[in-house]
Amino acid sequence: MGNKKRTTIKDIANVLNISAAAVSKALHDDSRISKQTKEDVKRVAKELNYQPNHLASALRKGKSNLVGVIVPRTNSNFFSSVIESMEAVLDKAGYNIIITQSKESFKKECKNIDTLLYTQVDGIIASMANETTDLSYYEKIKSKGIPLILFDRGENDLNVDYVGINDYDSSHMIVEHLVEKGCKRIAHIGGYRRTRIFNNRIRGYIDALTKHNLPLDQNLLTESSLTLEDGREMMQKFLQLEQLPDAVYVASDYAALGALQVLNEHHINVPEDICLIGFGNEPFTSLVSPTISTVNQHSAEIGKIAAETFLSRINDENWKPTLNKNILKSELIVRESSDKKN
Amino acid sequence: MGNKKRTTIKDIANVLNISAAAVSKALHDDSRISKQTKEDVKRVAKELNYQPNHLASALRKGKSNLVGVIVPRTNSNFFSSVIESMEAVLDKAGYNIIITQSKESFKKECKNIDTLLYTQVDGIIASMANETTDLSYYEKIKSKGIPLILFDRGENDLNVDYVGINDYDSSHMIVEHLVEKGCKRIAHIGGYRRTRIFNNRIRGYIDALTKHNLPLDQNLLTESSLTLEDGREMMQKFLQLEQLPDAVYVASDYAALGALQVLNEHHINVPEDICLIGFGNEPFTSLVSPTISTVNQHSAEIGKIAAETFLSRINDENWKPTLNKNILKSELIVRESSDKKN
DNA sequence: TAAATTTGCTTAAACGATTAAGCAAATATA
DNA sequence: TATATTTGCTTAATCGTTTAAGCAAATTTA
Repeated sequence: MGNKKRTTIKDIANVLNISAAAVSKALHDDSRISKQTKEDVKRVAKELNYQPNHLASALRKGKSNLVGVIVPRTNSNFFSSVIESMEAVLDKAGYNIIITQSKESFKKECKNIDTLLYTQVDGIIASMANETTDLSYYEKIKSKGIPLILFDRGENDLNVDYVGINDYDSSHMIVEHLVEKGCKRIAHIGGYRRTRIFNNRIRGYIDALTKHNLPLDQNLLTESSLTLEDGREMMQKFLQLEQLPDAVYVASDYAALGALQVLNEHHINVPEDICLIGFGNEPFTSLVSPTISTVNQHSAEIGKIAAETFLSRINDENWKPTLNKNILKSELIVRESSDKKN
Repeated sequence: MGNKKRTTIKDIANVLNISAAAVSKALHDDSRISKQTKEDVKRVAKELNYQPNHLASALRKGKSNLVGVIVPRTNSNFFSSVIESMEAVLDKAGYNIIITQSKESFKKECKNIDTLLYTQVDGIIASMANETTDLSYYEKIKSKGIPLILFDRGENDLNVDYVGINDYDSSHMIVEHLVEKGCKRIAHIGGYRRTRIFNNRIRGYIDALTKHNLPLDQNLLTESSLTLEDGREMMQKFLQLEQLPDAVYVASDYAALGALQVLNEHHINVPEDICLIGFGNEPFTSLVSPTISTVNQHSAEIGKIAAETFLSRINDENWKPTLNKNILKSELIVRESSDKKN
């Protein structure tokens, strides 16, 4: 009991008096191995509790069948749901995934990339940290020649596959909805413009205002990391303005929740006095009071497409990295926080 | 550009006209290599952008410097926080971690174990799925001779290291608090008894009732998977009883949230009519209205100790698996949902 | 019946790093 | 000055698997 040594193909070969090569081929159902030998090998393998050594085969084949995943954090429903659907697709294709989180830190993201490359993953699927502006580590992935797929938080300059939603259109959809509800002073708590998706949301917000003949008030447009705390802070700023906004569109549900807390604390009626809309459809948006209107991103679909893109790249002999965007439609979910009766 | 072939120690050796062995030793600062050679090797390594091949060294050394982690899910604050602090400890010791999630499914958990063993991890730190009763896959880890550390959801029968909180005492603490608030009919929405922590919470609940001379009403004690939906269902059951409870202690924050939704929908005042207490200190407990009282588990501490236990096991030459419990104190966090003024 | 093909294996060389063993030159010790 | 030790490398084996090349026996084809 507790056999210190692992069983190898050599052990199986010795039992059956054949070569290790024959065992390897038998286990892979090579056509040049007899039915009898295959049966024998598989039986003995089971008897000896043989487990293939992944390191050895990966080294020899130059392929680890591992896919690295980098997300800002896993304790967000969006990311964990994306990962779950990626896993389902990749599992069927014989790939296993390694999850790492950057915690929105550039330094940690770099470390994660190093770890994944060091582990010899066959490809990386990533969503960039808020902090990241220096793309050299991502270039490092590209230069290794393995597929890199970005989702949600991507970057045009990298010229790789990207899966996400149309953030510009989503902002239009939101502003349109608020205008319909009779809002005229719509504020936006946005992310940093250096991150593409947040820049697009801001552009969409501004263009939609113009389209509806609403003036752009710079006091009503802020940039931050969009944490819950940021949401609180920005909302407090708005409440100190002479002219209050009648709607606040927040580019993240977390920050929207912070904003809602502040509104509740000031006994400002939502949506009657101020309408509120978040982004991301995190579960808590339907749990708080009032429930928060938000934008659903079809996370499962994003994960599925990202994984499928990886598979098509890895299976394409003469694939070269190139900018290829896969933009999905988002969906406005109207809940109490913006469902004002006019 | 896009050098297809990776740089190996052989390439470095060729440039400097020395042997590959010398390069390997130089990179590891072997004392038998001259200062000059070490400098040359490191310079050329940098010039050629050399990245060590982990598969090769892991194969040769029989050590991958990878630790596998299995959690029921990552999108829970408890688990993601445990993982974060484990990562910090292991990183310092030169280990990288591979995160996998079982999604509470026994089948997925088994697959995860296989994946991790196949990847040749040096050890596994795990929290068991709700469904798991068959321990054969965990025995498989043990039989490989690599350290297995369980946390939160563990199992006595496995005879391995375990890190968690004192669930029995936590239940006592909760019941005591509710009794102080004047509650006399305390219900418990519990997990399945087959899972040790939930069994302990139930035992603690029952014993605490006895201690305070309160009768045990079987109608007020339920077992489930403790999802949000389960919480709703169990609460609805309680509301159909002739005699309503005046307090509900839920063994998970998620189920507590479900219970709270039902109470809110029925316009039952919390805490005035019914007090509510959850378990786990998930962030949303402080975000909903009313805020939910709960038990904090010191997740960072649990992760730290689990990681340190792994390190001490891996560094102990003649270590043998043995039952070794590390039980931390939990902390009651009183919020609005149980803060009744009597 | 002879030549060509197929079947079922074996041999040996990889994959890239590590490491035990060994050897000559340089240095230290007696 | 002769011997012992240290320094700085090299050689070659190894980790476990895969795979190109090859070879004899069995089978098919002409």
